Amino acid sequence: MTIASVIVDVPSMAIDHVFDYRVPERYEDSLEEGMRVIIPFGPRKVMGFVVKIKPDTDVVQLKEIHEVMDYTPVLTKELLELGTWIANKTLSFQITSLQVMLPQVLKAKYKKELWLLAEEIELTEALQTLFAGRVVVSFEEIEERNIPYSQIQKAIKDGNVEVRYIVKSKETKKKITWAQPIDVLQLEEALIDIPKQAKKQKAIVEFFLHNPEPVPMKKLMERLNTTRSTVKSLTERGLIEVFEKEVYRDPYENRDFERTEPLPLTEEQSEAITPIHRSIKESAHEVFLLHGVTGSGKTEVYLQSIQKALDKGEEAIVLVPEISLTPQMVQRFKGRFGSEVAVMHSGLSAGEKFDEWRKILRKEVRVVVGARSAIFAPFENLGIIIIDEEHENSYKQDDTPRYHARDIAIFRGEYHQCPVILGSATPTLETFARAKKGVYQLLTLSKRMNNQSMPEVEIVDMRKELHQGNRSMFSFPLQERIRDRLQKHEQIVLLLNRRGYSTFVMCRDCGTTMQCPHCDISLTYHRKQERLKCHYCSYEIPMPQTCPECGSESIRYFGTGTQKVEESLQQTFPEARIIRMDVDTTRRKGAHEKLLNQFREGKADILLGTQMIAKGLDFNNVTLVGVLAADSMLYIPDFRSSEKTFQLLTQVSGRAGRHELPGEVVVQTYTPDHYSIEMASQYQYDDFFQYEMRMRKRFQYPPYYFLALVTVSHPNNAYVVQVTQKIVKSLNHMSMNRTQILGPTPSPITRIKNRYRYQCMIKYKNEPNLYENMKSIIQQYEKEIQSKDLQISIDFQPTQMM
DNA sequence: CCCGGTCAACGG
DNA sequence: CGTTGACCGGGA
Repeated sequence: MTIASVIVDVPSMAIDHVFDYRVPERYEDSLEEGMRVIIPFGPRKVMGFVVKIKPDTDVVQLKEIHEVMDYTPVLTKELLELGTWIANKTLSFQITSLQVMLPQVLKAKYKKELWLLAEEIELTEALQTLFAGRVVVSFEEIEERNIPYSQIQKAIKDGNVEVRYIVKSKETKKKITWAQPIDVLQLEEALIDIPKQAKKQKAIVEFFLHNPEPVPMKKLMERLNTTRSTVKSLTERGLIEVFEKEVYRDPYENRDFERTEPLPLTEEQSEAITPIHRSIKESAHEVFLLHGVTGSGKTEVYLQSIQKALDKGEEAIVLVPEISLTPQMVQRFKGRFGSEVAVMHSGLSAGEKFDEWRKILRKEVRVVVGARSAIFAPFENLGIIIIDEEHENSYKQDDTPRYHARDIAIFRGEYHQCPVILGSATPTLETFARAKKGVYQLLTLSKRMNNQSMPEVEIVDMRKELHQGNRSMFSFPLQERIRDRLQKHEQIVLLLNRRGYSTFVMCRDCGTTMQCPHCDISLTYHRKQERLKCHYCSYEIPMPQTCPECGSESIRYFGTGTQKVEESLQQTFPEARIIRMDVDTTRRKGAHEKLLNQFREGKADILLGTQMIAKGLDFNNVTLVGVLAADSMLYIPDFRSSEKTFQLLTQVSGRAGRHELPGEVVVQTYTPDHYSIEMASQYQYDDFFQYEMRMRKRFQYPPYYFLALVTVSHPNNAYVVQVTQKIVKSLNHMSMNRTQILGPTPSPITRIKNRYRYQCMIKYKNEPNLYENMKSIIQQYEKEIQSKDLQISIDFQPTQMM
């Protein structure tokens, strides 16, 4: 007998283990581990992943697999193993960990249908009108019509109707229609048979006489200016046949990537690449930290390392923060490796993602460049994994499973015995500390290409500006430089750090601010639509004309959104052409790239934007970078705020003067003496590292301690407090050595979507039992989680304190 | 006695 | 998570 162990698509603690099923004979030869199956589960049918195939089982009451969904496994053995690992490390369900590795379209869809078995007359009146001559109706319709369930129950009992459960996968394949002649010899004869007036038909026949090869319908119709119906009449005559052929949805269709050749390496680059090449050659797993200042040529090191792996017949994964933001990156990889490259990022449609993923599965590509989830590319012969901009927040998934791509990379690197490269100009303290300890091997690129110096940074004290009577957002030194660049026709990048600075609406008479009724947060004013929106839930209302509290008309918006900055910038520099980049102007697909191209082509003088413009952009003509509010990030309640500030300032400074023209940076701040701002302006990464490490040590933060953040949420505040307190108590009872339990405290945002949030923080050094302990604590609340809408989330090594 | 609603148990 | 069946109280 063949038995399959299945992880079932039911996210619940009680179901979070394998269930054994008998494999029907018809599947015995074809079923493999890693395939999706449809299985009976209780009274219904659900999807599941086969994680093990074995000859026997202890389970007595076995059911049979209903259907196998795949012809080839969608998960490799390695990824199945990885799934268990993720589930354990992040305390999430196995099913969730497996799902996260696959493109969204492979997620199962469930449908319930009611089928008529007997004559309609046997049914109650309500059911008769429901079926109305049909044999099957969906339960959605039944619910809409509010038909009492008791009636259906009765009909089921009487054997008049039956419930059927449908499991479907959403994946679709794009197909295009082709046409081809059935027999070329026939065509000659047909030319005579076809009536004279059917000119178009004749044209098609003649076309195929000259080109007997299959041709896409669309092309044929365009070329001969005919329609589908003309072709149809020819197929009816038996002269031509049409057929469907699958094509990949290619997001980079119609785009040429200029082929590039390996560039000669600088001395530093060769030094850095040698140990990487050795690691590839010897198939030895090792983690490298490539610490290279902005513009030092990290990408070329990646490219040539990948080439090495490809030469060995192996594959490569490259993670970039959010690739749609850096078309230049795609360009470089496609340029070097051409059609060997698959690209995966959030800008793609679900179908496009699925197609790129299938190229990997079918081994049609050997390099994948993508955002976080590309780390799960189903390669089986990995030769190198690269994580560019290692310090980026987006590598940590912020809902379950809360994994960090870096950890996954290292797991896979060990599995495949291949190197993992972490690249950054501003590595996280965690990573740099490991490199210093020798856990990772440190490779340094300290010089920019062609030996250019880093741009000069001037710090402007905005308090002084205020004293001098400058109440605008632009300091005098910045204004002066902007004017200078405008005159010289050089370009300017202005960064507005919107975090904590978004526009909120307040009544000037009574001081009321407009808050979201469901979340503990101010509503943000959106100019274009004249509406107020909540950034955490979808709540939105039109901008009120009068204060809802006191009725006053002096209700205004405050704060500094990009829109407002743009206006005042335009006022100050009426002649400047400005491109604004923020969530509003880049929402549309491809809008991001379009705006950047416009800027590159010199169609604007100033690029104004949020964080999204800080990364990886490289413009020849930019000689001035302005940071409008460098310290806005310093005040968010997060122990990493200094590190974040340092990283952002360093990254954005690197945008100026990357080519022949020297660059300059102006940083506006109210806290010019803050070490992260001072040190970033001097490019003193090492000093910053030392200083910040001392702070972390003193306050017992990472990398000296590990963190785990437990967040409890529920609509009832008192209940949340009570549960969090109890959790803290149980944690304390576990008497873990050198471990501190902090809290309960309200979360930084105390309410989201009508749920109150409390948290507690665990700081620990060495706590092998922590995962087990946490699991048993959650288990105690399982009932409440299921029936009372309680949520408990645990984030190990959180990157944000929310 | 029937109906509708709530709730805990269960899933191979 | 979705389903079921047991249990309960209200109304005829």
